[in-house]
Amino acid sequence: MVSIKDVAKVAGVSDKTVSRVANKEGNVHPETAEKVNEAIRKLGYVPNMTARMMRSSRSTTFGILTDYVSTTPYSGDIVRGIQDWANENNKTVLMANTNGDKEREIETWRTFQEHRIQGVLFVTMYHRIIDPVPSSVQIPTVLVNSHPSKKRKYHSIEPDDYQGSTDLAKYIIQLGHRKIGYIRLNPALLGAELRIDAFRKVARDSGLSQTDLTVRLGMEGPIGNENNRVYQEAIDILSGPNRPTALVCGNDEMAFQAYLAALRLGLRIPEDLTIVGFDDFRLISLGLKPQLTTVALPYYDLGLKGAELLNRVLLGESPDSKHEKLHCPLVVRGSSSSVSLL
Amino acid sequence: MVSIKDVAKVAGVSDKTVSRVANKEGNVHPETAEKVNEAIRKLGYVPNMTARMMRSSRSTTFGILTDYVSTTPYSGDIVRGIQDWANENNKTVLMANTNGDKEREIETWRTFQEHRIQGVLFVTMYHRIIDPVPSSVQIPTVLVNSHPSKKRKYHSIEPDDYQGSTDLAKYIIQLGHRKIGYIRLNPALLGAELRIDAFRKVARDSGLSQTDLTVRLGMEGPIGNENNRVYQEAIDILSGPNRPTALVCGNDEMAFQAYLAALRLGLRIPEDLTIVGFDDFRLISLGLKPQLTTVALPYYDLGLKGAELLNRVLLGESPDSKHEKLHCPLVVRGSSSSVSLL
DNA sequence: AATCAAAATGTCGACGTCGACATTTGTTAT
DNA sequence: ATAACAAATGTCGACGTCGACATTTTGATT
Repeated sequence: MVSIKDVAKVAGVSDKTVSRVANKEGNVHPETAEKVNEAIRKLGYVPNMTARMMRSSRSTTFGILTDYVSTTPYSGDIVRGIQDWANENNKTVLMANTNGDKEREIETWRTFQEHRIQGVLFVTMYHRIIDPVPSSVQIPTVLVNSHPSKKRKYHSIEPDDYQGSTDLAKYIIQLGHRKIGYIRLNPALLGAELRIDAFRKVARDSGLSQTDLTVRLGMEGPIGNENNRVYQEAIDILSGPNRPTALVCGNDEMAFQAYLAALRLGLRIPEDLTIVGFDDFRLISLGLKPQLTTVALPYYDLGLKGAELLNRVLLGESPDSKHEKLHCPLVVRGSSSSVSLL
Repeated sequence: MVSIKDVAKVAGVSDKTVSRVANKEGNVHPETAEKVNEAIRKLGYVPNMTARMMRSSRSTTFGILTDYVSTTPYSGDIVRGIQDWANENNKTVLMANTNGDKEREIETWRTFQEHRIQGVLFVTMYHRIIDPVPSSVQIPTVLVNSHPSKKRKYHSIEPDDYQGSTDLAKYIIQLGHRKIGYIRLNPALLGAELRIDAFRKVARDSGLSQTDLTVRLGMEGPIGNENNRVYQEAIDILSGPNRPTALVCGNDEMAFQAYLAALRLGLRIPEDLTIVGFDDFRLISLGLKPQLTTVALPYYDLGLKGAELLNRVLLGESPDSKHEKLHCPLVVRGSSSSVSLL
């Protein structure tokens, strides 16, 4: 492999001068620089990051640690966001995945240490509360899509489910709906509580009574192997005596089920029934006819801003908040409409 | 940062002895080893990969280069597969994403060179034919989920769409279906041709006539912004005079549309109509009621075997074939059944 | 032409590790 | 006790880069 010294020899200068050119340090005569560049081109020299890192004992690599499991298709966008930021800012990204295994998490931290990673982005695929493996070494870390359990040790960035659900609730009520069905998310998910709480609060504040809002549990049990009764619950709610005009679902997968139930019952969407979801899983939300009104999770931005946050932390610019929240935009599509005037 | 020398000092041995212990080289007296290990533990020493790589001028890092775009949710599983293999085999993974941008692809190759990557896994999110950026340097490379255009320069591994579609066709025909509708994939996708060709061949071989198989184009145009007329075509096929008993769709997204069309027309699945897809996008295939019969793309295995293939290449074990194909298993679920006997 | 500062270039060594090789210690056979 | 060999341990330097510092060249000023 061609090194700075080979280039120096060919260009007839010292290795340090080559280094200067390679790093655009300045203080090099234009003519010399040209000679050097030519030699670089001729030899196909590419600087050796490894050596650079050693010399300066600081790396420009971020580690990404995910607990990715195959059930969360779009959360991969978080990683994309990180990569795009990294690319823009001349950082490199080392990646590892734990499949949720603690053992592996520990190994990974070690690997990161071995590589003298600058900082770590700890990415969870579900919005949740976590406890990163404890006493492990101090590499600056930002939690993405989750927040730490108690000790405020870690910085974090997460979606603002509460805000998203609030906006959704306001939108639904503003459309005139007064009889609303709500199918809850698996309580194992952090979003579950945030979303229902926000919704209930808006309903209450808008003067809806207890009985106007019918809440059912759609899923429960361990994630990835949950007990799914959304379809049944939807059928039940929709064929009951006091059919709601809007059905709000904990997420898009559930809205999908509700949709099928509604179709089965011969209900027209949105004329007879407004259905909305959450997450904006486009495979579903854009696939349904009419397309689904939902709230988007800002996966990509979680990654992008997460990386940025980590960088600020590394630079010592203590960020405004240790725990940032990202806006979840309401996405209005065809599955919702104001209450018919019949 | 604590180095091998610090450990040596504390343990009262030479640095080389520490190195021997750290690398489990043997030829160290058990007692000495114990002393050293204790010092390592006490100081929290972690070997410096960077220095190691420099010394031995060989890395243990694989580069992953993806053209990920957010429209392909499950293809992230490829990356998972790679990571799992890497983890098992003490490799590290450096990741970059091009968003399909050639400019960025070039930059990334350079980054990989700078890091003296061992080999590269070039991962495409759609099954397609590609032309990795040409004259770029020779890092051993394996194409995953694609194959090279002409020059057989690269090794590759891809799903066997043809086999998958063949199995699917045989299954459908064996169920007794003789009037079949087929909604084609966007011709921009490599899978489109393989799938329809395989299906047609089986149909012909089984004695179906030209008119028994109605083929329509479901999508066309640039990927990510295609013109989608699946729903319309499905409605059209299904309300025509000679309604098929089975509707085969280019992929699950399209099957989803067809499903909705069938429901709209009041058809029962699978009693009145068998619908099948391709890809096994579980968000859809498991979400539908009844669940969708489809053919699974072995994304995870593409990654796993791809990494393994790259490793073999690096070890100089010339693999059996430069272009491997992975089996696509038929996944039978509730949306298909034998033709009713009416 | 002599003086001096600024610009250009060079020398050297250290970052942490481990291969090549050298030396010391321990063990066994005579 | 001594030779002969194996096991254990140590010394040294190089991998490629760049910071600290030293030296040389250039150009402007008197």
